[in-house]
Amino acid sequence: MKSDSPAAPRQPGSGSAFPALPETLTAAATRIEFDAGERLFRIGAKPAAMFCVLAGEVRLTRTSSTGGEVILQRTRHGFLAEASMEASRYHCDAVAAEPATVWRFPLVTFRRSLEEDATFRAGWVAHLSRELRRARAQCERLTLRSAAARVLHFIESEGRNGVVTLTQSRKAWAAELGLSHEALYRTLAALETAGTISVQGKTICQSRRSGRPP
Amino acid sequence: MKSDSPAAPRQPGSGSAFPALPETLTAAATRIEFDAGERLFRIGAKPAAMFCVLAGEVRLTRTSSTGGEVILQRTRHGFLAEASMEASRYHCDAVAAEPATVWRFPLVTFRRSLEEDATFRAGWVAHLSRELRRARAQCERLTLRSAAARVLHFIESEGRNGVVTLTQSRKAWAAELGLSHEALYRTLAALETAGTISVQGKTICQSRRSGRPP
DNA sequence: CGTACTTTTGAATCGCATCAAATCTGGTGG
DNA sequence: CCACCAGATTTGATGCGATTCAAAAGTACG
Repeated sequence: MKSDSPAAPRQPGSGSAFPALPETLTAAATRIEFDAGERLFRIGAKPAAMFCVLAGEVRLTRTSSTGGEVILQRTRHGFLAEASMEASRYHCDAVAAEPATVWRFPLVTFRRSLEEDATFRAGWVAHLSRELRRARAQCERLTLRSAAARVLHFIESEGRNGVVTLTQSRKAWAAELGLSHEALYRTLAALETAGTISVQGKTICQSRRSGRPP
Repeated sequence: MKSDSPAAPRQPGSGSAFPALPETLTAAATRIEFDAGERLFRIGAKPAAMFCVLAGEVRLTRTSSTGGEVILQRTRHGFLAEASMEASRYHCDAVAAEPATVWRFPLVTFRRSLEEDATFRAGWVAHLSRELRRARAQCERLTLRSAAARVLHFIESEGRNGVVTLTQSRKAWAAELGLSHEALYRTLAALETAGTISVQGKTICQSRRSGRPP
């Protein structure tokens, strides 16, 4: 673990998935590099900071008494364990699944910013609402049986007007859709052949014809 | 649609999945009964209220230009479209999938309560955080391939110390796990035979032996 | 120019969905 | 209290679609 002190804390991708952060908060933030396997926090510990992943992957896990390990959240970009702000103890472990770059915000400062800065507060509520909307849509998508249905659901719920531009590799997209990457490639090929969608690089849009997949 | 005016607005299941609501808000609330198929709001309309489902099922859907309909959220108990508070227009339709009882809170009052009542504000943030945590755990669960793995994940993430008490029928639970009810029944039976879990009515707990399912 | 990763296609297998049907359950009304 | 009904629970048989294992071709990057 290697941490750079405050220095030049540019806002992490403003305008995108992150709420705008007030000066007070960014000034108190620390950028930390975690090696794969390193722990951000441990279950039972008292939350002292809020974390935001910039690169790599951090996982929240819980290990049962019988030894089974369960993944509660995988984060590659954005805040994690937002609920820890309300909790007196962590209810899970956080581990870097691969080398990760993370913003660390002292929880005291974070809480004070929320109380004192109405704009930030609104931004945080908006952030939570947006993430919740996305997660719920994702859940609905994952309950769809067929690969084709999931792809179309993704396009219609995450895209604009039937057009999506992927921000990730297809392999990663397959994982997000809960499919093997082979299944996704085959499904995309089949949908294109059927004329349901058209694929151009990372841009995918659904065509005029064809109502819904069986 | 049949709406009772303010009258005796008990708090919807306080202590459970709902945040505590201030007097000002409950006083302005309306209880509404929707028939199956009735619409709570329409895409493009300006949000004027926040809704909370008490009974029945309300769905948020979006219909694409090519006619495909996509479910973004199904709600049987709790708030829906929390992000509509931030939006100037609805981005989806809300329809009662079956006869539903709903609380309606004027958005103006809701916003003012959030601004003026610090306790309610904290409660709302906590509510959003909790729901987000649950939704994300649900997503992770649904990406698990095998039925057994999903059941165990549910027990370990939603249960207390390896024990869960279901609040719904198994058929409904199966739907939540993204399984057919037959698959769930068979999986439960298999897990019990294997000695991995023990089932007693609506209470399920995992036993000592057996590490993880293959 | 080599290495690591993604993309793509093939073939075999298996788990879950699906269709069917019987039993059990709680709740209703006579 | 019992007959009765709607829904949940359970078990069986079958087929499909996605996973899995394999391997080749394409691509990015140092």
